[in-house]
Amino acid sequence: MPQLNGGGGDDLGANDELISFKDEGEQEEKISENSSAERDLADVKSSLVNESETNQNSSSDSEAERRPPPRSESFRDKSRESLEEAAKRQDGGLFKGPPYPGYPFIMIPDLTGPYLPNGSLSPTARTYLQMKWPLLDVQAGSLQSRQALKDARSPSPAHIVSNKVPVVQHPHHVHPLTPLITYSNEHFTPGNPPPHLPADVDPKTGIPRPPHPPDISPYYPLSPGTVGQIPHPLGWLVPQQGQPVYPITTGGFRHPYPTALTVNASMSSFLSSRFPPHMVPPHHSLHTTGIPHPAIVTPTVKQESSQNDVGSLHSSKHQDSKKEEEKKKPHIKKPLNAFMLYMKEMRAKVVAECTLKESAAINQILGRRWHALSREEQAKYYELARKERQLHMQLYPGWSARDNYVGGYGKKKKRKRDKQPGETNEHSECFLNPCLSLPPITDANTPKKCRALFGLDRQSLWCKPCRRKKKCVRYIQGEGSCVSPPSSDGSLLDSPPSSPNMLASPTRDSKPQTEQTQPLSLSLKPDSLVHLSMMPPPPSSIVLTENSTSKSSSLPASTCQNGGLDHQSATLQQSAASSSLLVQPSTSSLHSHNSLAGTQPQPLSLVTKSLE
DNA sequence: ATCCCTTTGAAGGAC
DNA sequence: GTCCTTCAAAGGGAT
Repeated sequence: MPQLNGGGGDDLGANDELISFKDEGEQEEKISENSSAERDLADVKSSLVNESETNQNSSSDSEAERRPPPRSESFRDKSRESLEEAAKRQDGGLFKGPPYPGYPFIMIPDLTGPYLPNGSLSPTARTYLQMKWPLLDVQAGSLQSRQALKDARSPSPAHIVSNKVPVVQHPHHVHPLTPLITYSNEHFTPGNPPPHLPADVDPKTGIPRPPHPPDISPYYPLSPGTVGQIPHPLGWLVPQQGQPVYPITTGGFRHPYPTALTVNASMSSFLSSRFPPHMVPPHHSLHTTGIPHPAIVTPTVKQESSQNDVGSLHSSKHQDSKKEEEKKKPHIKKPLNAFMLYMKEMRAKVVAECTLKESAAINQILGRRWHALSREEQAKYYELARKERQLHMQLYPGWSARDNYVGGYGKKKKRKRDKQPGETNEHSECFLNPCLSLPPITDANTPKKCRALFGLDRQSLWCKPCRRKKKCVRYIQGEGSCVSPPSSDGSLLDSPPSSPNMLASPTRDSKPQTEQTQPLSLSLKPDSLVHLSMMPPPPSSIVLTENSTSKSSSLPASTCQNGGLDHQSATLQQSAASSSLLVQPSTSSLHSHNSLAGTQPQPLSLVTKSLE
């Protein structure tokens, strides 16, 4: 939540974003250009500051630095390599292009509706509608337009506006955990059922889903009456903005959490059983849609009730039943964070645009996209996430994230925990992601400065200070500095400033990346670090081709419009991740791909070509 | 059937 | 305050 904290923490998220954007290769020149944008974002985030969170200030710097390193310690090289490579390839396809083809995160409220007269969805408007976030919601007083829009989108959305319990929204009791932004994905993703269909169909089950208006989230069901009881966290959507708490009238207003604001009986029982009465949110107007709370996983809910009855009949097993109840406590899931919300929305889109289906690969793409998002765009997700948390907190006052820890519910077993302290790939990890709050690139025992990392014969890869025989920024990255990958001219771009402010440069806000800049994306994520270590001074751009990697050859690189740049990153990252070359960056191993070939069957080859 | 992977962010606990 | 760990979603892949 630091991103949304007020005061000093107001720019926490920005700080985090700073790193992100820095990672994306923002150049310092852009900083000044985007200073205004920063202020805008600051304003936005200031507006996001919630009274309830004012006491939760924390340092954004620490937040950014505390970010745990990627858990990629376990080297299931095979699958991982293919995954990364595939992701990068796909990502390349997604990322490439004039600024970002298929990547229009334009958050313009398309109040007129993105649908073409024939009912089809405008390709460009599609993305807009995906962002039917509350922030972009129809302005107050335009209820009619909303209605019209909604009518155009949903075959039967009237029930929502009519303040009736949206039972029809889940005729098949589809779990409300349907994406928070289900509407966007389900309705606007290429390949979705035609709009004329009465309801979209679950791709898995084939069960028709009730239409979900794009600006409606199925999260946190509360009855309309409950809405009035609980200050809607998204009250800012309500026309009556400006109030500390925006009471949501039960009539006429179609807030973004329509179905969400319906607490069914089962949920009520859950809450009653889970929390003390005083903790259970008011649900006097629970409806009986049977729609469980989206944040509650209720695999055993029905069984619970039935078994509870049985247990009551068998007092001898009362304690056992109690234990069972304990075990069957409703699993209230954590509220989704901003990135999760973003993923939910964009996943289907990415999947549709790529042939990749593996979530891990998709998530990698989404992660990069997330970093590429403008600050305003990210702010929207932060905002929504904050609202989610707020609502979640109101719904489950006694809930704690700890409840979901292993043992709390038992649904998940303890994840494979990271390697033991001694067997970590810290070298690799640190090297691949020096901006993380990890120890210096190397162990304190074996500090690897540029000189040691790349050797004298690759001074072009050295950071500027090193070349100037100054203090190695890479070596001191553990102190907050990060090294910049080589710039297009073969020199290292100016090292990112240590000051977060210097990093607070929106990427594409004012200066969308071009094909020329994108290849040089200064992502400080592993791939780019690999660039740094492996790439010779690139001319203007580098296209990495893969010679004969079985995995890569099997992957449909053609599915990506960009088989080059991100592919390059992908293969490089793959190489880095799969091999221990970078783990122990001996100069010889980092010198050439020939050495790579020694450990790996010629995974890569660099081909430089001019974009012109 | 279960876990892993992969991403970022939030939260909690340990120190 | 910092660091570490877990969980949230997702679904193919591995075990």
